[in-house]
Amino acid sequence: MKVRTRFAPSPTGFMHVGNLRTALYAYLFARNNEGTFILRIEDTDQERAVEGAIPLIYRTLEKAGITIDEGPINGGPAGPYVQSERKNIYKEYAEKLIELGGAYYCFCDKERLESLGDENGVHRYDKHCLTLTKEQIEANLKAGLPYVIRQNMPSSGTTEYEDMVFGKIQVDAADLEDNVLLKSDGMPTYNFANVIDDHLMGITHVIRGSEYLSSTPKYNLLYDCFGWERPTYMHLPPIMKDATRKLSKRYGDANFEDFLAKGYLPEAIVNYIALLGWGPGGDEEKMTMSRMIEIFSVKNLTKSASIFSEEKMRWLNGMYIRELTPETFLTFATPFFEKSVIAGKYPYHKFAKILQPRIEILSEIIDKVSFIENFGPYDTSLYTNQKLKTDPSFAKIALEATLPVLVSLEPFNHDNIYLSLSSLAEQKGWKKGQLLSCLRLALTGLETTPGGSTEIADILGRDESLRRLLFSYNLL
RNA sequence: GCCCUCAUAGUCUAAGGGUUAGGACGCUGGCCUCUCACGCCGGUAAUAGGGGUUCGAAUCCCCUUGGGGGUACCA
Repeated sequence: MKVRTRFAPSPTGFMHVGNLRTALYAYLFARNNEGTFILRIEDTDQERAVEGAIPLIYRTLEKAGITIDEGPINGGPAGPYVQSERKNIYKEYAEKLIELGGAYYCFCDKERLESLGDENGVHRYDKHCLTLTKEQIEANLKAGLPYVIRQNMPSSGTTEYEDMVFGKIQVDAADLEDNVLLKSDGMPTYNFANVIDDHLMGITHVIRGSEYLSSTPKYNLLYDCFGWERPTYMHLPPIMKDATRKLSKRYGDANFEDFLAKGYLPEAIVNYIALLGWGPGGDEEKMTMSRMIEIFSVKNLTKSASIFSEEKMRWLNGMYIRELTPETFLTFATPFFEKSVIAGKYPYHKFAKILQPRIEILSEIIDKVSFIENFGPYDTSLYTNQKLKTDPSFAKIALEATLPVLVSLEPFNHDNIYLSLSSLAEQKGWKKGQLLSCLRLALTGLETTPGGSTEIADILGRDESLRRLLFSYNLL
């Protein structure tokens, strides 16, 4: 049978990386098995639905490199793919389930339900309306009383299933409650809609968060009652913010779009989250999407929760940045140059060259570049360096020798600057580092800078370099 | 409370009863080097605790502890 998996988010707010990972694994599993990946929107709770969420989900998955075979925007044979548009389907199946004895009408009001709470504040429905006669039900319906449809759980016995990651899950039927399947507004609950839709959409493998692990037996009872084949389940452990807190929408930083804005590359984010809960076996860590599809395997899924570490994702992102071609890096970096002090002032490609090996996320560019404009009076004792054996008086001599070289250098470009100053140092019997570190200080007032001092001279250009050199010379 | 479930370094993970418990991030020492990075080479650090089973346990069983989830007309 052809594999069909689905990602079924509710359209509330943003996609955090936990949701994305669920989607990713469902996608990888489908592709690994040459199957179909479906997007279904679970918007049965109208109060939580957020405008514009569906396009956002599409956009996010597209950027993540996950392609949707069937879904609300691109359609497909099992549509509609938005649950609110399937309302009549659920009602039809709910009524059918009543005929089959798997569900019943319930007319209990809020007060009665609340009176059912026990000493722990735990409510448990007492099957009160199960005893209603056909006539009473007819009369209530005719009178227009609000009602829900509840699942009729067996009162004894056990039910079990085999989860692909957690193994055998067994629960006593007595622990199962008669959950609401169809709400009084006519919308189904998740408990019902997911079963109906997964069956109708031909989902073979249900891949979702482990919060459903213990309620899955209820869903299986529904499949059984309808006489449908149960799907295979793959429950995923949660991604945590720390040891005790799950990643939540409130943790805004774990939001995919926010990471993109901070200068993470989508490939790196996806690569990193794939690694949370899945160890590909060997030492492989940096993987393309097609590589992940190739080697994805359920047996390598982890059962324990994992803590999201931006630190490691940052490192991975740095790896991706360093592997970019200089042209691509420049393209990605330009929006950040535009927002920095160098906007429109210095050649971006020269900064790109020195920054590519020095940043892990693109947004670092803004700070990393600011030194170039912060030149001003500084403490000349910085010229004293024991290791290099330099001091202010050496610096004065070095700058004096450097000035005429730069004045007459033609053309004024990096390689020329480097070569001429290297040979100047050699002539004078200085170490290259002695001269060039004095140059760094003279040009920037800083002991450390991204890039070499000759690269900085090149970026500043002849006029500005000479101006700063003279300024520094006069300080000495 | 009851039910389900998880447990290897600070973090992500590997080890289908027998390894000096492996790799990665982080931290750290060194090399390279005009600084800072990159890169390369090294170091640090773990089987939650207690009982079993076994010649032998991170691995199998039980208990304890700790964490997560469920117990909604949320998903």
